[in-house]
Amino acid sequence: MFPYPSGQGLHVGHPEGYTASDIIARYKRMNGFNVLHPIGWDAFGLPAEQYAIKTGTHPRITTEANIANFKRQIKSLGFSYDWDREINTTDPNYYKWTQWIFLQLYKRGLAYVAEAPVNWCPALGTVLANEEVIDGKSEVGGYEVIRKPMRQWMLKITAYAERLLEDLDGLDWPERIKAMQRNWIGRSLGAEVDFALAPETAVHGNIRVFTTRPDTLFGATFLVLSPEHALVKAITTPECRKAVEDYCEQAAKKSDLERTDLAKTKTGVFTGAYAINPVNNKPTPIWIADYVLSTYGTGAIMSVPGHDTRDYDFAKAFNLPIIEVIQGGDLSKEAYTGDGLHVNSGFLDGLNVPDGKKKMTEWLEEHKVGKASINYKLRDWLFSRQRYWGEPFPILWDKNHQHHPLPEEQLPLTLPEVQSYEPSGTGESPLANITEWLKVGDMTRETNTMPQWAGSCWYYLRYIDPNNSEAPFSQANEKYWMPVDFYIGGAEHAVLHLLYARFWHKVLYDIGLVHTKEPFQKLFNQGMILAYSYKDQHGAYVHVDDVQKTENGAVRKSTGEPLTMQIEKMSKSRGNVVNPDDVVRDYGADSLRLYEMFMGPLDQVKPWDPDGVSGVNRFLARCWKLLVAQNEDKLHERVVDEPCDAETEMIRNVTIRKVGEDIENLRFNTGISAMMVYINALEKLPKVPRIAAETLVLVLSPYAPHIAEELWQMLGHTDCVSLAPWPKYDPAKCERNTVTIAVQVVGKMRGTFDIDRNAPEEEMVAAAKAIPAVARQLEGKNIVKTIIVPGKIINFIAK
RNA sequence: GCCGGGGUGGCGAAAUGGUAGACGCAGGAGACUUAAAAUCUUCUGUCCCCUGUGGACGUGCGGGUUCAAGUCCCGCCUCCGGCACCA
Repeated sequence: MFPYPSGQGLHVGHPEGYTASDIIARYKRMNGFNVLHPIGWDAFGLPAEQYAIKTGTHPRITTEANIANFKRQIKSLGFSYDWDREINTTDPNYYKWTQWIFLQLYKRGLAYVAEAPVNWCPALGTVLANEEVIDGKSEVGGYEVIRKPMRQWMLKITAYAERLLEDLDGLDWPERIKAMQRNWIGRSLGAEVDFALAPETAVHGNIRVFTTRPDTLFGATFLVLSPEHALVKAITTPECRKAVEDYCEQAAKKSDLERTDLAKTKTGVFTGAYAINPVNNKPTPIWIADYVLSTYGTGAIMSVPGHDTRDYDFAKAFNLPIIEVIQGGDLSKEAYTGDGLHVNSGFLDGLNVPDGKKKMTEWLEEHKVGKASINYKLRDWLFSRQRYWGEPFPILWDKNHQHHPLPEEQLPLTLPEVQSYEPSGTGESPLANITEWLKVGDMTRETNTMPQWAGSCWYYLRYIDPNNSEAPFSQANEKYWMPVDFYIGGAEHAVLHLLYARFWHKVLYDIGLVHTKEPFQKLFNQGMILAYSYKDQHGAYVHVDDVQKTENGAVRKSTGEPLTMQIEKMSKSRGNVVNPDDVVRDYGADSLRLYEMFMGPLDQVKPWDPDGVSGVNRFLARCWKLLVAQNEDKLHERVVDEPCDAETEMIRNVTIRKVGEDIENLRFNTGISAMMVYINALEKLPKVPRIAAETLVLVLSPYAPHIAEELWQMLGHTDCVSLAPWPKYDPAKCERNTVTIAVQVVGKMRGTFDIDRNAPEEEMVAAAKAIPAVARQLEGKNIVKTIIVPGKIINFIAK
């Protein structure tokens, strides 16, 4: 576990994953495993910094207070964390190694400086992180955000694109997370094609395009360059210069949002220049349009309006020719992107799309005008932030603007104290104003800091050796503990954190510091917990504390006004936040834990039901009342040292098996219901055999450790139930001697009967026919066939 | 549009192709109580009748496979999440 310690404290969504992992940890310990179940703090980040800007409080102070509050809450829930391994990304002893890992990337050429467009907010005078930009506006204040190129540190994650994609296959992760990562990496197989500039062009050379449809080359009726393409200026003819310059200027001003999400109508201008289609030597006009992205492929495309919807829209808008090269569609209406036979395509005519792609790629390579090529949507990782509350880069700049790594023995490079947390105003971080920190001889320190993802990229490795001052972690510990066997977290980290961490892990693998290609073998996402919210007639939210449920639905407590109810995300503004502190106060930590698990399947989104907590609380109370004498602090006299009767022994064995299997398979909700079934049976007994009682306490203990420890002591034990071994079951005892057989006539249920599980078939058939309802259905009919499934069902096929 | 995951009582849900609705919530009836809360017992998918050891229907919709389908196959509808001018 590695939460961000926010000022809001825990909400009931946090303990869902925490409880699940704690149950597994406790269960595995009881089964003799050495379990590493750690917790630490991902404590750099924006909220503390924003608070610092507003109030002048050092982010360290805020962070420490928030961590203290989180710890208090987490400890109140009884999670069996190894607190000796607690780590904190803002601790110099930790970020020393974050900086050290950065230097390893730097040394391998995986960190570089580039002029990259960033989110510049003129109103705030600062650069914003992507997550601070909502729908093209700053999260704070709602000011306009534009794209502005600035000097940035980049990490070359694209060098690992193929491996990041390939190695997903071997992971036990939810399919949707793998799908999201595959989608994000976005591998496309296609070809690069060179179009030579026409002889009359001002410059000579090629325009290289990337296409996934080389087979449609005969249908390419124009080329489109992105406004940022390097050749735009050089090839534009004098007549077109003004229009092109205007267009490029406009495009530069637009935010990404305006260029993509909002602008579905195509815009563009003609450059006046032509290129030669290598396959048929036809002069092809070159256009500029901002629907072509400079950051993907070669920043230039061949446009095949007949068989690409975007090109079709563009051709229609500017009245450019559309040629059919694949049969099957109606080009007067729309582009045809499906499969079909090639036409108007010379040597490809008659081939289908896959064969056409192959043949054209071969032709391009043979004639040296193109080659097969793979492209990825994945971009390099913009790794710097112009902020205070992050890891400083261990980098020095010399007078010639060359960067140099800080020697490793000088790590950690700690954050200096600053007077103000405000951005410097130039787009640089507040560190730029701390002259005594900034100047090192005639060198200058890098003033950017690392993004929050940096510290969380490798925390799981620090857990295995949290106090090591010689290395990020020891090799022996890495061999012993890695990889992470089970990682539970929210789906919001599906791509960013989980992709970045996989990237760093692979770099560490290449360096030889870790022995597995992947950090997290098994991943599971808990579903979000939602809650009922209430609105009045005007649509205004009414806080749940002011809501009363009546026969006619929810009403406002104070006025009786009827309210509408809906299930939504918990938030302060909706007045539907459930605070775990309140649940612990009213019902205790065990009830909270149990209810979190009982609500439904762990991976499902589900609403919090306040009445549901009282349900599991009742269950725990019944466990207590079964074993403990009323108003006395001792074992109830109905608990006796006697063996179980056959029925009790059967259900006891079934319960051990079911609860254990359900923990292994993360089906905590059905495991709890198995315990409920078990106690329902025990409550009916006049005497409770001690072994039956102990079994109950043992299987309950991973879920509800507090009450289980108390009951364990009542049962006379002096050691902890948490240290007791998980009970064993006998598969032979999990079956009854008599079984209930269902009887169907022509597939319809007509009754049941009980019989010895080993009874001969004739006896079963006779018993089945003896059921009055069955006999009635069979009356006057011939039994054509009798299907007997031993121990389960008999089906008479009668006419 | 593309990708991924769902749709079962009033609600949360359960069901290796073999008794649909376990377990819990809410609700009804009863016990205890001066009373209420708490607790305990019991009923509770819908509909029909001759009130039973009864019948019909029922897992988003329409087909199919099978002795038997919530579960498998084909075609739809719909909701949620992600991505989205990536050529």
